[in-house]
Amino acid sequence: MQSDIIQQFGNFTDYEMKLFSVAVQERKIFKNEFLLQEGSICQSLYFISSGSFIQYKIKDEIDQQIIDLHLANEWMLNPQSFVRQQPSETFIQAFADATIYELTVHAMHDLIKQSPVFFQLAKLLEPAHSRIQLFDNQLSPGEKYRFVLDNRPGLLLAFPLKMIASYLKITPETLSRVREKFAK
Amino acid sequence: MQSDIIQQFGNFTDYEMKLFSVAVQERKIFKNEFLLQEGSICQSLYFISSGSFIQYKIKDEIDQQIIDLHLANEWMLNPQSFVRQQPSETFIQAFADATIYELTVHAMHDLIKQSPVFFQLAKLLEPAHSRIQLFDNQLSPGEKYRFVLDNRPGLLLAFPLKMIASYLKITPETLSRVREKFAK
DNA sequence: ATCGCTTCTTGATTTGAATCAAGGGATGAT
DNA sequence: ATCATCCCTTGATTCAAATCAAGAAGCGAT
Repeated sequence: MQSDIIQQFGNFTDYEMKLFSVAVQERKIFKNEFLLQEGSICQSLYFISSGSFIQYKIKDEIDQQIIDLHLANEWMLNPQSFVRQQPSETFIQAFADATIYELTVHAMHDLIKQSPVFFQLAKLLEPAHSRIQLFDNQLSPGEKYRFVLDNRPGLLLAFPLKMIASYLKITPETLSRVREKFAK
Repeated sequence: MQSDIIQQFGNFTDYEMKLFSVAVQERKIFKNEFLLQEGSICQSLYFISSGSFIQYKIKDEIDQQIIDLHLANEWMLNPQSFVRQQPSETFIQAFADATIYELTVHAMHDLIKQSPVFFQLAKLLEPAHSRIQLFDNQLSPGEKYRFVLDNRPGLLLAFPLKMIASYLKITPETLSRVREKFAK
């Protein structure tokens, strides 16, 4: 249920969970539909109940750079755009039909006003959140793949390898070779 | 004055600036003194009035990996540790004698309770803040140096090149050669 | 003044991933 | 059924930065 979504952030009273349930809104999203377009402002936090999403930038006319891959039971947003309320550099697009819960920035502020415990939601504002290691360390291709295996194995089932390669900022060829080594 | 420190975050009334002035605390810090140690929790936001700081991880017994370099008139914290209130992986250490203003997490929450405008301080919680491009793009050594020249030229005066190289995640030799090219 | 240490530069070599190239297998459209 | 396209793999080559190595210049401590 909706109230379970925030248990990860701390201990909430029944009343606080009720507040939360009222604040979020359920939405159905179809494959390829956009939740965020380059140039518009990320106004909401999204919890993915089912389905999957890709977040990417346009690199050149041909290629997209995958910034993040989003699976069911994860929160999703563009943290930079959301926090600064400034135009997004990324697109967020459904990669499969999805059901989401939306919490707008206004609803979030209201929650915080009603109970400071909701300040815990700020954890979501850290870009990439649990994926932070992928960025600040500079890992070898093998270490990047290890990271996915250990931390986000679901990606391998949900997305084509070339998207995962882009997400890891390596070429598909390199990912293929890394996987060959790991298979042994 | 202290009240100027937050003007960058939005428009504050005289009363709100007064609240802020009372919430922060001035401290003098000596060279090499630590404001944050690995394993302890980042409890405060720091505004550097004068002086400079390095933030780094221990890579191996010998070397440190510079995570961020902090100059006067900048805010400083370990965003991950601060937001999650979990043990830091980094040290923050004065590289020169410094004067800082400290805003504890508790004082910050109190401010937000008193006026939601202080929610703007959340901008500080984005790791690396304005430096974000250094991380999510993968830039060439030349582009990284260009970034420093354009965005943080003060670093070149305040820190030895080997620290800047570490910050940029390139070797000192590569930085030296890049600089040679730029000099022409 | 000397020694030791750090900083920075410059050159030679190595190395790991990108690029270039090709092909096989699966999938979808007509 | 055929063709086109996409996905993934595999091999050969290239290239940029790391590594290895050496030395000059500056600085602090004694």
